[in-house]
Amino acid sequence: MYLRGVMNQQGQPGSAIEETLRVVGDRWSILLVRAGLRGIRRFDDFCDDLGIARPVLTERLRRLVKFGIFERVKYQDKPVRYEYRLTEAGLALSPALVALVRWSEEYSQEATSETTLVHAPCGTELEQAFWCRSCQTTFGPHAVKGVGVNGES
Amino acid sequence: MYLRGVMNQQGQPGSAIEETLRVVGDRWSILLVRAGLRGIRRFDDFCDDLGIARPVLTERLRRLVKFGIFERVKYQDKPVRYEYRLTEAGLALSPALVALVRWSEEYSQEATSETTLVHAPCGTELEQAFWCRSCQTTFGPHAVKGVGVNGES
DNA sequence: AGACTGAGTTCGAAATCCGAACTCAGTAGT
DNA sequence: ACTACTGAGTTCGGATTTCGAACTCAGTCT
Repeated sequence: MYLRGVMNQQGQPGSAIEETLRVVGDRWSILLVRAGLRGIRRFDDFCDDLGIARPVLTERLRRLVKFGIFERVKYQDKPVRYEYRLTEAGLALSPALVALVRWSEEYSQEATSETTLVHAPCGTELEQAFWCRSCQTTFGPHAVKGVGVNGES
Repeated sequence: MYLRGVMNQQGQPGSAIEETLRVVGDRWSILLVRAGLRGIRRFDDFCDDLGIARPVLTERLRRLVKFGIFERVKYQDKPVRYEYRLTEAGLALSPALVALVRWSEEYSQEATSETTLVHAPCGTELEQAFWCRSCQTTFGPHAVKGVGVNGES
Protein backbone atom coordinates (compact mmCIF):
# COMPACT_ATOMS: atom_id res chain seq x y z
CA MET A 1 0.00 0.00 0.00
CA TYR A 2 1.23 3.46 -0.81
CA LEU A 3 0.79 6.21 1.71
CA ARG A 4 -1.91 8.26 0.26
CA GLY A 5 -2.18 10.45 3.27
CA VAL A 6 0.92 12.58 2.91
CA MET A 7 -1.18 15.32 1.39
CA ASN A 8 0.14 18.46 -0.02
CA GLN A 9 -2.85 20.23 -1.46
CA GLN A 10 -2.65 23.42 -3.40
CA GLY A 11 -3.99 25.77 -0.77
CA GLN A 12 -1.77 24.50 2.02
CA PRO A 13 1.36 26.27 3.26
CA GLY A 14 3.49 23.54 1.75
CA SER A 15 6.90 22.57 2.94
CA ALA A 16 9.88 24.85 2.79
CA ILE A 17 11.35 23.37 -0.39
CA GLU A 18 8.12 23.80 -2.20
CA GLU A 19 8.20 27.47 -1.44
CA THR A 20 11.87 27.63 -2.35
CA LEU A 21 11.26 25.94 -5.65
CA ARG A 22 8.52 28.38 -6.40
CA VAL A 23 11.23 31.05 -6.20
CA VAL A 24 14.26 29.31 -7.54
CA GLY A 25 12.78 26.41 -9.46
CA ASP A 26 12.76 27.64 -13.00
CA ARG A 27 15.10 27.49 -15.90
CA TRP A 28 16.85 30.75 -15.08
CA SER A 29 17.11 31.50 -11.38
CA ILE A 30 19.81 28.99 -10.59
CA LEU A 31 21.71 30.10 -13.64
CA LEU A 32 21.46 33.68 -12.41
CA VAL A 33 22.91 32.67 -9.08
CA ARG A 34 25.71 30.89 -10.86
CA ALA A 35 26.38 33.96 -12.97
CA GLY A 36 26.41 35.99 -9.76
CA LEU A 37 29.04 33.68 -8.33
CA ARG A 38 31.08 34.17 -11.48
CA GLY A 39 31.13 37.89 -10.78
CA ILE A 40 28.40 39.06 -13.09
CA ARG A 41 26.39 41.92 -11.65
CA ARG A 42 24.85 44.05 -14.38
CA PHE A 43 21.62 43.70 -16.20
CA ASP A 44 23.06 43.62 -19.70
CA ASP A 45 25.79 41.22 -18.67
CA PHE A 46 23.30 38.74 -17.27
CA CYS A 47 21.38 39.18 -20.44
CA ASP A 48 24.32 38.55 -22.76
CA ASP A 49 25.78 35.76 -20.71
CA LEU A 50 22.66 33.67 -20.35
CA GLY A 51 20.76 34.68 -23.45
CA ILE A 52 17.71 35.32 -21.30
CA ALA A 53 14.97 37.54 -22.66
CA ARG A 54 15.01 40.98 -21.12
CA PRO A 55 11.48 41.05 -19.73
CA VAL A 56 12.06 37.68 -18.11
CA LEU A 57 15.33 38.84 -16.62
CA THR A 58 13.60 41.89 -15.17
CA GLU A 59 10.96 39.76 -13.58
CA ARG A 60 13.38 37.14 -12.25
CA LEU A 61 15.75 39.63 -10.71
CA ARG A 62 12.87 41.38 -9.04
CA ARG A 63 11.70 38.13 -7.57
CA LEU A 64 15.14 37.09 -6.42
CA VAL A 65 15.62 40.47 -4.77
CA LYS A 66 12.27 40.14 -3.09
CA PHE A 67 13.30 36.82 -1.62
CA GLY A 68 16.64 38.09 -0.47
CA ILE A 69 18.88 36.22 -2.86
CA PHE A 70 20.16 39.23 -4.73
CA GLU A 71 20.27 42.83 -3.67
CA ARG A 72 19.90 45.79 -5.95
CA VAL A 73 22.71 48.22 -5.27
CA LYS A 74 23.24 51.67 -6.71
CA TYR A 75 26.77 51.85 -8.04
CA GLN A 76 26.83 55.31 -9.62
CA ASP A 77 24.79 58.49 -9.52
CA LYS A 78 25.18 60.67 -12.53
CA PRO A 79 22.98 58.52 -14.59
CA VAL A 80 21.70 56.49 -11.67
CA ARG A 81 22.58 52.85 -12.20
CA TYR A 82 21.96 49.71 -10.23
CA GLU A 83 23.59 46.34 -10.18
CA TYR A 84 22.66 43.04 -8.61
CA ARG A 85 24.77 41.37 -5.98
CA LEU A 86 24.33 38.06 -4.28
CA THR A 87 23.42 38.36 -0.63
CA GLU A 88 24.57 36.03 2.10
CA ALA A 89 21.52 33.90 1.41
CA GLY A 90 22.33 33.87 -2.29
CA LEU A 91 25.86 32.73 -1.61
CA ALA A 92 24.47 30.02 0.59
CA LEU A 93 22.87 28.47 -2.47
CA SER A 94 26.26 27.44 -3.74
CA PRO A 95 26.23 23.97 -2.21
CA ALA A 96 23.06 23.23 -4.14
CA LEU A 97 24.59 24.67 -7.25
CA VAL A 98 27.74 22.69 -6.82
CA ALA A 99 25.74 19.53 -6.32
CA LEU A 100 23.91 20.22 -9.56
CA VAL A 101 27.11 20.94 -11.42
CA ARG A 102 28.61 17.71 -10.20
CA TRP A 103 25.54 15.78 -11.18
CA SER A 104 25.54 17.39 -14.58
CA GLU A 105 29.11 16.42 -15.19
CA GLU A 106 28.48 12.89 -14.22
CA TYR A 107 25.12 12.13 -15.74
CA SER A 108 24.16 14.67 -18.33
CA GLN A 109 24.65 13.73 -21.93
CA GLU A 110 26.58 16.09 -24.18
CA ALA A 111 28.53 17.03 -21.11
CA THR A 112 31.39 18.72 -22.86
CA SER A 113 32.30 20.34 -19.61
CA GLU A 114 35.73 21.45 -18.69
CA THR A 115 34.31 22.50 -15.40
CA THR A 116 36.46 22.12 -12.40
CA LEU A 117 35.50 22.72 -8.84
CA VAL A 118 38.37 23.15 -6.54
CA HIS A 119 39.17 23.78 -2.93
CA ALA A 120 40.45 27.35 -3.17
CA PRO A 121 43.38 27.10 -0.74
CA CYS A 122 44.97 24.02 -2.23
CA GLY A 123 43.49 23.66 -5.71
CA THR A 124 42.42 20.06 -5.29
CA GLU A 125 39.24 19.00 -6.98
CA LEU A 126 36.60 18.77 -4.35
CA GLU A 127 34.31 16.06 -3.17
CA GLN A 128 30.88 16.75 -1.93
CA ALA A 129 29.72 14.75 0.98
CA PHE A 130 27.69 14.72 4.10
CA TRP A 131 29.33 14.90 7.41
CA CYS A 132 28.08 13.29 10.56
CA ARG A 133 29.38 15.08 13.56
CA SER A 134 28.79 12.29 15.99
CA CYS A 135 30.16 9.49 13.81
CA GLN A 136 32.98 11.68 12.56
CA THR A 137 32.59 10.32 9.09
CA THR A 138 31.65 11.52 5.69
CA PHE A 139 29.16 9.53 3.68
CA GLY A 140 27.20 9.57 0.47
CA PRO A 141 23.55 10.07 -0.39
CA HIS A 142 22.54 6.50 0.28
CA ALA A 143 22.88 6.87 4.00
CA VAL A 144 20.58 9.86 4.20
CA LYS A 145 17.13 9.43 5.63
CA GLY A 146 14.15 11.69 5.65
CA VAL A 147 14.54 13.91 2.65
CA GLY A 148 11.92 16.57 3.00
CA VAL A 149 8.92 16.68 5.24
CA ASN A 150 7.24 13.64 6.72
CA GLY A 151 9.82 11.70 4.88
CA GLU A 152 9.31 8.03 5.22
CA SER A 153 11.69 6.45 2.82
CA MET B 1 35.62 46.05 -16.19
CA TYR B 2 33.33 43.09 -16.35
CA LEU B 3 34.22 40.13 -18.44
CA ARG B 4 31.92 40.41 -21.34
CA GLY B 5 33.52 37.62 -23.23
CA VAL B 6 32.23 34.63 -21.33
CA MET B 7 29.57 34.13 -23.96
CA ASN B 8 26.86 31.63 -23.84
CA GLN B 9 24.73 32.30 -26.86
CA GLN B 10 21.45 30.61 -27.53
CA GLY B 11 22.51 28.31 -30.31
CA GLN B 12 25.59 27.01 -28.54
CA PRO B 13 25.86 23.65 -26.85
CA GLY B 14 25.88 25.36 -23.47
CA SER B 15 27.49 23.99 -20.39
CA ALA B 16 26.34 20.85 -18.67
CA ILE B 17 24.31 22.60 -15.98
CA GLU B 18 22.44 24.57 -18.54
CA GLU B 19 21.34 21.38 -20.16
CA THR B 20 20.55 19.88 -16.78
CA LEU B 21 18.44 22.83 -15.80
CA ARG B 22 16.56 22.56 -19.02
CA VAL B 23 15.50 19.11 -17.81
CA VAL B 24 15.22 19.55 -14.09
CA GLY B 25 14.85 23.30 -13.75
CA ASP B 26 11.16 23.78 -13.41
CA ARG B 27 8.74 23.95 -10.55
CA TRP B 28 7.97 20.24 -10.56
CA SER B 29 10.88 18.04 -11.54
CA ILE B 30 12.84 18.39 -8.33
CA LEU B 31 9.67 17.86 -6.36
CA LEU B 32 9.07 14.68 -8.35
CA VAL B 33 12.53 13.44 -7.48
CA ARG B 34 11.88 14.21 -3.85
CA ALA B 35 8.60 12.34 -4.00
CA GLY B 36 10.47 9.45 -5.59
CA LEU B 37 12.89 9.44 -2.70
CA ARG B 38 9.96 9.34 -0.33
CA GLY B 39 8.82 6.12 -1.97
CA ILE B 40 6.14 7.43 -4.27
CA ARG B 41 6.02 5.57 -7.55
CA ARG B 42 2.57 5.72 -9.08
CA PHE B 43 1.03 8.28 -11.34
CA ASP B 44 -1.96 9.08 -9.18
CA ASP B 45 0.14 9.23 -6.07
CA PHE B 46 2.47 11.81 -7.59
CA CYS B 47 -0.58 13.64 -8.69
CA ASP B 48 -2.24 13.68 -5.27
CA ASP B 49 0.93 14.33 -3.37
CA LEU B 50 2.13 17.31 -5.34
CA GLY B 51 -1.13 18.67 -6.66
CA ILE B 52 0.36 18.75 -10.13
CA ALA B 53 -1.96 18.83 -13.13
CA ARG B 54 -2.21 15.48 -14.88
CA PRO B 55 -1.12 16.53 -18.34
CA VAL B 56 1.89 18.28 -16.87
CA LEU B 57 2.75 15.23 -14.82
CA THR B 58 2.57 13.06 -17.92
CA GLU B 59 4.90 15.33 -19.78
CA ARG B 60 7.35 15.73 -16.89
CA LEU B 61 7.61 12.03 -16.21
CA ARG B 62 8.18 11.36 -19.87
CA ARG B 63 10.97 13.87 -19.92
CA LEU B 64 12.56 12.59 -16.76
CA VAL B 65 12.44 9.07 -18.13
CA LYS B 66 13.98 10.23 -21.35
CA PHE B 67 16.86 11.76 -19.45
CA GLY B 68 17.38 8.69 -17.33
CA ILE B 69 16.22 10.07 -14.00
CA PHE B 70 13.18 7.86 -13.65
CA GLU B 71 12.41 4.56 -15.28
CA ARG B 72 8.98 3.33 -16.25
CA VAL B 73 8.52 -0.17 -14.93
CA LYS B 74 5.65 -2.55 -15.52
CA TYR B 75 4.52 -3.82 -12.15
CA GLN B 76 1.50 -5.91 -13.09
CA ASP B 77 0.00 -7.49 -16.19
CA LYS B 78 -3.66 -8.17 -15.91
CA PRO B 79 -4.50 -4.61 -16.50
CA VAL B 80 -1.04 -3.61 -17.54
CA ARG B 81 0.24 -0.95 -15.19
CA TYR B 82 3.44 1.01 -14.96
CA GLU B 83 5.14 2.84 -12.17
CA TYR B 84 8.04 5.24 -12.04
CA ARG B 85 11.20 4.49 -10.16
CA LEU B 86 14.25 6.60 -9.60
CA THR B 87 17.28 5.32 -11.43
CA GLU B 88 20.82 5.48 -10.14
CA ALA B 89 21.15 8.88 -11.78
CA GLY B 90 17.92 10.00 -10.16
CA LEU B 91 19.13 8.94 -6.75
CA ALA B 92 22.32 10.82 -7.39
CA LEU B 93 20.33 14.03 -7.40
CA SER B 94 19.77 13.72 -3.68
CA PRO B 95 22.78 15.79 -2.66
CA ALA B 96 21.39 18.67 -4.66
CA LEU B 97 17.99 18.11 -3.15
CA VAL B 98 19.38 17.96 0.33
CA ALA B 99 21.30 21.16 -0.25
CA LEU B 100 18.09 22.83 -1.32
CA VAL B 101 16.20 21.50 1.65
CA ARG B 102 18.86 22.80 3.96
CA TRP B 103 18.84 26.16 2.31
CA SER B 104 15.09 26.31 2.53
CA GLU B 105 15.15 25.61 6.21
CA GLU B 106 17.69 28.27 6.86
CA TYR B 107 16.62 31.08 4.58
CA SER B 108 13.11 30.64 3.36
CA GLN B 109 10.43 32.62 5.07
CA GLU B 110 7.36 30.80 6.34
CA ALA B 111 9.65 27.88 6.94
CA THR B 112 7.39 25.95 9.21
CA SER B 113 9.48 22.91 8.58
CA GLU B 114 9.79 20.05 10.94
CA THR B 115 12.11 18.50 8.43
CA THR B 116 14.96 16.51 9.71
CA LEU B 117 17.78 15.09 7.71
CA VAL B 118 19.66 12.43 9.46
CA HIS B 119 22.52 10.07 9.03
CA ALA B 120 20.63 6.81 8.72
CA PRO B 121 22.93 4.59 10.81
CA CYS B 122 23.11 6.83 13.85
CA GLY B 123 20.21 9.24 13.54
CA THR B 124 22.29 12.38 13.99
CA GLU B 125 21.25 15.42 12.06
CA LEU B 126 23.62 15.78 9.19
CA GLU B 127 25.90 18.49 7.99
CA GLN B 128 26.56 19.08 4.38
CA ALA B 129 30.05 20.00 3.46
CA PHE B 130 32.73 19.76 0.89
CA TRP B 131 35.56 17.44 1.44
CA CYS B 132 39.08 18.00 0.26
CA ARG B 133 40.88 14.75 -0.06
CA SER B 134 44.34 16.18 -0.03
CA CYS B 135 43.81 18.59 2.85
CA GLN B 136 41.72 16.05 4.74
CA THR B 137 39.32 18.75 5.80
CA THR B 138 35.73 19.68 5.31
CA PHE B 139 34.89 23.24 4.44
CA GLY B 140 32.00 25.47 3.49
CA PRO B 141 30.92 27.18 0.31
CA HIS B 142 33.21 30.16 0.72
CA ALA B 143 36.29 28.17 -0.06
CA VAL B 144 34.98 26.87 -3.36
CA LYS B 145 36.37 28.27 -6.54
CA GLY B 146 35.27 27.92 -10.10
CA VAL B 147 31.60 27.21 -9.94
CA GLY B 148 30.55 26.30 -13.42
CA VAL B 149 32.42 26.78 -16.63
CA ASN B 150 35.19 29.30 -17.15
CA GLY B 151 34.55 30.34 -13.62
CA GLU B 152 36.58 33.27 -12.59
CA SER B 153 35.17 34.37 -9.31
C1' DA C 1 23.65 67.48 -32.99
C1' DG C 2 24.23 62.60 -33.23
C1' DA C 3 25.67 58.27 -31.43
C1' DC C 4 26.13 55.52 -27.42
C1' DT C 5 25.23 53.28 -22.66
C1' DG C 6 22.66 50.84 -19.17
C1' DA C 7 18.50 49.49 -17.29
C1' DG C 8 14.77 48.68 -18.12
C1' DT C 9 9.22 48.57 -20.87
C1' DT C 10 5.98 47.55 -24.38
C1' DC C 11 4.33 44.77 -27.95
C1' DG C 12 2.05 40.73 -30.18
C1' DA C 13 2.98 35.90 -31.31
C1' DA C 14 4.10 31.27 -29.52
C1' DA C 15 4.61 27.97 -26.05
C1' DT C 16 3.13 26.17 -21.29
C1' DC C 17 0.20 25.60 -17.66
C1' DC C 18 -4.00 24.67 -15.57
C1' DG C 19 -8.57 22.09 -13.91
C1' DA C 20 -12.18 19.39 -15.31
C1' DA C 21 -13.96 15.93 -17.83
C1' DC C 22 -13.24 11.97 -20.65
C1' DT C 23 -11.09 7.26 -22.18
C1' DC C 24 -9.88 2.61 -21.90
C1' DA C 25 -8.82 -2.11 -20.00
C1' DG C 26 -9.63 -4.81 -16.47
C1' DT C 27 -11.53 -6.09 -11.71
C1' DA C 28 -14.97 -6.55 -7.92
C1' DG C 29 -19.55 -6.61 -6.12
C1' DT C 30 -24.58 -7.70 -6.54
C1' DA D 1 -25.22 -8.61 -16.79
C1' DC D 2 -25.08 -4.24 -14.77
C1' DT D 3 -22.82 -1.06 -12.07
C1' DA D 4 -19.04 0.98 -9.75
C1' DC D 5 -14.24 1.42 -9.32
C1' DT D 6 -9.11 1.65 -10.34
C1' DG D 7 -4.95 3.37 -12.54
C1' DA D 8 -2.76 5.61 -16.16
C1' DG D 9 -3.23 8.38 -18.87
C1' DT D 10 -5.58 11.96 -23.04
C1' DT D 11 -8.49 15.85 -24.66
C1' DC D 12 -10.38 20.20 -24.15
C1' DG D 13 -10.50 25.36 -23.92
C1' DG D 14 -8.94 29.15 -21.31
C1' DA D 15 -5.34 31.57 -18.49
C1' DT D 16 -0.52 32.43 -17.76
C1' DT D 17 4.40 32.68 -19.17
C1' DT D 18 7.77 33.08 -22.36
C1' DC D 19 9.86 34.81 -26.16
C1' DG D 20 12.47 38.29 -29.60
C1' DA D 21 12.50 42.64 -31.34
C1' DA D 22 11.84 47.23 -30.93
C1' DC D 23 11.22 51.15 -28.01
C1' DT D 24 12.16 54.48 -23.89
C1' DC D 25 14.62 57.49 -21.00
C1' DA D 26 18.46 59.95 -18.57
C1' DG D 27 22.78 61.08 -19.08
C1' DT D 28 27.48 61.09 -21.41
C1' DC D 29 30.89 61.41 -25.15
C1' DT D 30 32.66 63.46 -29.57
